[in-house]
Amino acid sequence: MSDEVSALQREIGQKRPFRSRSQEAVLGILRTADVVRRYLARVLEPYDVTPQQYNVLRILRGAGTEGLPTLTIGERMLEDSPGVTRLIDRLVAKGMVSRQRSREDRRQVLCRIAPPGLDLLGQINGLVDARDDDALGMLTPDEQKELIRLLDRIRAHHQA
Amino acid sequence: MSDEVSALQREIGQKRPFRSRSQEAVLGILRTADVVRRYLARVLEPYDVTPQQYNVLRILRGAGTEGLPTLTIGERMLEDSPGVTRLIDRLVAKGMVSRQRSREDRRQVLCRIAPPGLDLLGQINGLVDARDDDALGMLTPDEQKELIRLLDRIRAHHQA
DNA sequence: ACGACATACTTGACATGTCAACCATTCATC
DNA sequence: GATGAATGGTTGACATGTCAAGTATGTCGT
Repeated sequence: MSDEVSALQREIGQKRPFRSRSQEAVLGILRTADVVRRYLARVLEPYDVTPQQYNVLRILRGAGTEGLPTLTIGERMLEDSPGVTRLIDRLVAKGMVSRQRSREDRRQVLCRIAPPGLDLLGQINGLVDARDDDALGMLTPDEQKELIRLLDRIRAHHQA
Repeated sequence: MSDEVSALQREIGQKRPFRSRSQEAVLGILRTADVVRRYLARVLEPYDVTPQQYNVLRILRGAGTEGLPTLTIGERMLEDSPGVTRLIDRLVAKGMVSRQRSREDRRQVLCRIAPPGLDLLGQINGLVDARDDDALGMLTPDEQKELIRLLDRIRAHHQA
C-alpha cells in the first residue's frame, strides 16, 4: 500500500490509510453502487417507478406471455421471496402486472406484465439506456470491459 | 460487443445480449455490491449488529471523544439524515453510542461511541478485516488496484 | 393411500433508505 | 437588534431487504 491518501479516504473523511487493498476495494464497490443506484433512481422518479420495479418489469417483459413464478423473479433479482411478493403487490396495484396461479403446479403464482407496464417500459427504455451510458461514460470501452471482467470474477467466486 | 453470452447474462437469465457495455457494467456493479454486502452481513450477524451499524461505530471511533454531529455522519455514509437519526437511535438503545447537544451550536447533536461500542469493535475488527480479504481474495493485488482506480473514476465523475 | 418431507409462496416484524413537512437554532441584513 | 432565510435535526409515510413462522400444494417411500 502506498502512503498517499486515496480518493476514497477523502470521501469518507478517514485519516488513517486502509488496512488493506481489499478493504479499500470492498468499500469502493459498495459506495460506487450507492452512487450509481441513486443516479439511476433519479431518471425513473418522474414516472413513479422505483429501480426495483423497473427491474421486475424488464424481467417480466423478457419472460413473455407465459409469465414467471415469484421465486424465479427473486432469483434473477438476488432477492428473497417476501420482498418480491410485496414488490409485485405494488405493481399489481398500479395495473402494470397481473398474477395468476399456475395450473400445472398450483403452488406457483405466475406474474405477467400487463399492457400499461409495457407502455411504461416503451416510454422510459431509451432514457435508462442513455443514463447507463452517462453513468459509465467516463471510462473507455476497454476500461469498461476490464471492470466487467473483474466484477464477474468476484461474483463467480461467491457463487460456490 | 461480442456475441458471446456473458457471465452476467447467465446470472440474470437474460437471453438477449446487453444493449451496451455500459449497461452490463452498471448491472455488474449493482449486483456485485449486493453479493458483497450480504457476505459481510453474515459475519456480523452473530454479534447482532448490521453492516450500517458497524459502519457508524467505526466512523465514531475514528472521530474520538468529541463525537460527530448527525449530518456529518450522514455525509460520510452517503445517507440522508433521517436514516442516520434512526440508525443512531438503535445504537443508543443498545448502549453503544451516546448523544448530546453541542454547546457551541445548539442545533447540532454530537454522537459519541460508548465503551460497549468500543468493546464490540475490538471483538469483531479482525473478523471483518479477514472477511474483506476473503471477499476480494480472488483478485491479484494489481487487479484490486485497477478495480479501485476504475471505481474512483466513476464516483469522481458523479460528484460534480 | 398415507404420512413425512419439500416447495412456493405469504404474512408479520423489524432495519434501512428516501421524501416531505416540521421545529429549534443560528445567520445575515437591514 | 428584529426579521426572514438558512442550517441541523426529528418525525411521518412509504418502498425495500431480510428473518421467522405459517399455509397450501406437491412428492416420495412404503
